[in-house]
Amino acid sequence: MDEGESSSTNNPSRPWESYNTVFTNAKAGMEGVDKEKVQRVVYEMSKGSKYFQNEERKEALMKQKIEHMRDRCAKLSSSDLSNYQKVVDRRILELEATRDLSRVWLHVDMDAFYAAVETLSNPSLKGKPMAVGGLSMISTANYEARKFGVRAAMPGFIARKLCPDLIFVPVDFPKYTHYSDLTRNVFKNYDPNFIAGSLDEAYLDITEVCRERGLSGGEVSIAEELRSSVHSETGGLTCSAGVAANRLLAKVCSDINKPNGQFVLQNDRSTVMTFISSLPIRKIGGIGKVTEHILKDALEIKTCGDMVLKGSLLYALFTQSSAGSNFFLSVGLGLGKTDTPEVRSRKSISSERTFAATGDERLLYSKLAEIAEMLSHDMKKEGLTARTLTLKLKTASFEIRSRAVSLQRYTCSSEDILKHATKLLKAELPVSIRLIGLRMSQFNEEARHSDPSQGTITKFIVQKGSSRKNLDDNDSFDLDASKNCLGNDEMLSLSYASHETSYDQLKDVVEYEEQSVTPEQECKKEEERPQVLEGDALLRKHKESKSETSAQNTEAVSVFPQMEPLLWVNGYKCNLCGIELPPSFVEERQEHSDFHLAQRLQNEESGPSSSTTPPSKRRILGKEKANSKPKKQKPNQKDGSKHIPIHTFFTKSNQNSDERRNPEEMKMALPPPRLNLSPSSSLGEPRSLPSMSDILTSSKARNLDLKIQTLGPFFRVTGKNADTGSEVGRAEGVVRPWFGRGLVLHLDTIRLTKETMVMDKSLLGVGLYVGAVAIRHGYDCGCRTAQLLAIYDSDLYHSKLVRFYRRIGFEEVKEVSGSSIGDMADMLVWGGVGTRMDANIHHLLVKWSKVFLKSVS
DNA sequence: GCGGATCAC
DNA sequence: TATGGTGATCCGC
Repeated sequence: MDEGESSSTNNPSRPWESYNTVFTNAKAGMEGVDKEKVQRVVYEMSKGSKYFQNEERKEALMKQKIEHMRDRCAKLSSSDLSNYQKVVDRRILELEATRDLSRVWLHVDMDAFYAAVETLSNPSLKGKPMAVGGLSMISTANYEARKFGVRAAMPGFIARKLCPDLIFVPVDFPKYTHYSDLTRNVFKNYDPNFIAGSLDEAYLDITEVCRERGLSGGEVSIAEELRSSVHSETGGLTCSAGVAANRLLAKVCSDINKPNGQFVLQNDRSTVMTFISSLPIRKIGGIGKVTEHILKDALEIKTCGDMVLKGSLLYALFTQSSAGSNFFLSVGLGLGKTDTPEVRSRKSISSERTFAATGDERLLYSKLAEIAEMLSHDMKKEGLTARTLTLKLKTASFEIRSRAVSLQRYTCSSEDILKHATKLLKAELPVSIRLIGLRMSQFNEEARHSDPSQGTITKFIVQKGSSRKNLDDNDSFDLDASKNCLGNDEMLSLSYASHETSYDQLKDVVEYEEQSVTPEQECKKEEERPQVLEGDALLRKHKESKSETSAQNTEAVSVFPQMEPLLWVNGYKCNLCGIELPPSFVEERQEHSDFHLAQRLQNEESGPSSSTTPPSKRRILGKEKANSKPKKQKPNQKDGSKHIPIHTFFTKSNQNSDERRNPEEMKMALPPPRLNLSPSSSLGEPRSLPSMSDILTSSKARNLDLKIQTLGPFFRVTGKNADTGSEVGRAEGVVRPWFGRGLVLHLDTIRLTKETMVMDKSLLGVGLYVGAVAIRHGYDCGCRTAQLLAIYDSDLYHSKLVRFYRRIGFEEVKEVSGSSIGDMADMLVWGGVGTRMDANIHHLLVKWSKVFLKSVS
């Protein structure tokens, strides 16, 4: 068939050749296209863009996958393979026994459907290159446009470059649905139970029709008749058809003589086997770009026949489940589904939108609200209620993230959806985002009505219920989060109580709030775990639950909290004024929080929420709440804790509470507060040094979740993979005076997990980030020098370690070998031998500034 | 149950 | 200047 795309021949003078897009694989209408030109244009228009960079990232991941597969492949012994071959042989027999050549399936696929419909309703478009879609994305292109290389899923601005005369027509789904219905009316005549794949394609079991028409060869005329009927019923739309013994083959066949053509594959085993064995794997539905590459580049499987020939490899390397070796093997044998179409009900419903990337939280919340509204609307229309909510985000760098919660109750209300979605989103901020999506799954099957067009009693009830609820919303029943943080939230508390992961994520984000709790935060916290309500909070709840029934709720609903709570962004930066205060500056933070509170109170003397408690009281309340969870022993002020290993300090969740601190150590280690502490991110200090926020923000972009915890002079930096949550690196140390040099940052060896060590590149990355947080912390504490000991275990590892630290800016000071008296002191301090390395903290930050500042801008 | 990936249209 | 929306499934935790 078609030649394989030049598989990653990296020719530096022709860089576009390695940018593999989906736009050049052979599709109908692409014959005679100057593929190299297309490739070059696409590359030129794309290179350097965020999208492009993401494609490169994905490409690298794929390569890695392929390498991994190759490695595993190379490790297989011949006896392994011959064992697997026995399994495969048996499996082939089993599969062969299921072969069913008694059915006749027809797959029909409309030609350039949207474009054809548009041409039908506007004949002046006939013969001209045209695409349905916009400058950002094309849904379908007609065949005139395809001659230029314009294709579905290609961004419009690239298409226009390829074909300057291209006419763009906006999508019009109602119109396509109308024409789709016309085609389906035809399909019904041949198979009343046909399976509609999408608006423009369907599978028909035409076995009975064939039988009625008698004899063989009937398929050809049936397909012709059907296509001609579609043509006349729709007023001129053409389609292509494939006929074969099963759906998988029929689908492949319909593509063979596209457009306006058909292909019939005889229903006998040898014809099928001949056909399938030379078929490129990519033609099979379910085998996409990635699978194709893995099979081709790692296992040299190019055709479906190869899947059988290399069956033992596939069985050794893939899981035996449906998507794995079993699937491949059955494909290789030309098997496919022949059964009667089971009516599959949907399993999820979703809504998502792309917009200009932004990090503006208000904007993001308002987008979120719109999407929640759309989703809720769709659910009500379909009569669905569900209990799992998934938030989908696409970052400005095109990374896709999803976060889910399962609720205790089924819902379809936009308020419920938004409330939980807001929490999920909040936990991700700050981040720059270009797409937000919401999906609901885990439907309430009992409430689901079987036929949407019918309208059953359950549907009626659900819709009634939901619409009545909408009315209620405007009166009193369902309070919006912005109006009343307490809301009606039993479900919420249960939900988060039973899903610790979600709760933990939330908790992490507000980790350092607990020292300085504003009324809004109390409110927020109550929302997270209302079960710990006590004292004032309980009173407030009582009061507000009463007012729920009053008519105070007449304003338009809004998702925004009326006042921004005081948050330490990244645990470090005040979200109100941008000043950075390390978590260890407990009193300063309290003061700072009080300052904002006072300011706020001044600004709104007449405000309704003046039920604020005095600062001292708030502080106590905050602590009680904080402590009530781990249920640990209370203050016990100075318990003479002389020698507690550093690790034990970090196992508690509230290291920052005053009670746990050793006041003496604090005094010793902490410098006097520098209140001009790096307003670097706002004004003041020249923008030469990366602030803590710069570092943390930059690390987020690299999918790294960094945290710093402090306990008096001790600190710990942890780096987690933001996706998996697994720890990839950490650094611990202490800020201490050092023989006449003032304060130094004493860094224990930075530790990286094995997982991280595997990839040398990211080793530097993760190590750098973890180190940078520690260094910046030292800077904030007034240290001028950072010092560490590259521990000596083995030659190889030690030299690697020294090289690593040198690369990030440390210099060797001396070898601590235990051979001198001076070494003894060091050995006592560090507990081992190795290479002492120092760095000037300011120099380090200057040196690193490019790394951390560029990704922010 | 959750999150990332892959796939199809 | 600029690369979609909806739904499904699978794998590995």
